[in-house]
Amino acid sequence: MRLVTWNINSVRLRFDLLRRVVEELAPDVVCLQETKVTDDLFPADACRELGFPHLAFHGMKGYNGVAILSKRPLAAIHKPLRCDKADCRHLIADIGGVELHCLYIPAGGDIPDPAANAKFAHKLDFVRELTAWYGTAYSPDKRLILAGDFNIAPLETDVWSHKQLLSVVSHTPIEVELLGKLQDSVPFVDAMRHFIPPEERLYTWWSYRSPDWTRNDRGRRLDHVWVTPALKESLRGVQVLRDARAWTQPSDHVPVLVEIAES
DNA sequence: ATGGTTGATGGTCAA
Repeated sequence: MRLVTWNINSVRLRFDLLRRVVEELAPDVVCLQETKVTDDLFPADACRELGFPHLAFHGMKGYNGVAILSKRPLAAIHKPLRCDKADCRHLIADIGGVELHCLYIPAGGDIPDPAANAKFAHKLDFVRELTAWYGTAYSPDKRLILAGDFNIAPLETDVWSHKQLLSVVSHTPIEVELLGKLQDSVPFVDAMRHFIPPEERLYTWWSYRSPDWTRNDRGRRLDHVWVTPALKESLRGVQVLRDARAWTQPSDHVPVLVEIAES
């Protein structure tokens, strides 16, 4: 199974780029974040025409929104609420005996202080809630894939400058610590780092707030695919479609492909 | 310490 996760930053604006991602990566299933569209306006017919007859989407007006596009049937679709908010950030579907979770963790605003910044507090609470939930509801033998925009870059090589980003939301010690606890909760295997050694720099996002994203390569690895130990030996490869950041009117995130063998 | 850009929206807010 070829699985792609991508923060598309508006599925309606960038549908042609989604088509290009599908052409280049030939995914069987696509997890999207930041679809930014209500369910009644989701481009379902266009997704079917793209080769994905099985869809699950969970959106709202203006921001957030997650979706799963699949060539194979989806079952047991769930849209759990998180932190008692109406946000659309978590979507679950069973695909061929594997439980697939599409996840969009809050970005957390700009100030890395939960007392001064409610959005940062929400982000930390969101990760804590997930940690408690996964820890009680799942075990290592469960076949589970967790894919999405986690908005946290945990390793020093997941950011262009560990030192300079220690106080920047996405790479602060508290976020990294909490993401580590989330990963330990089942535990999860980091599929990208399963193939790419931690010494190697690896990014999936480059800010819009830079006149030239290629200058000094100031990226961060905010997007992740995790699997439970039950699927670890089935991992076959990973690809980051870095070229997508250079496309016309791109998302600030690029697609990540993970290939998982069928059992 | 600050500003930089983008998208949905029609004021700003979120990222």
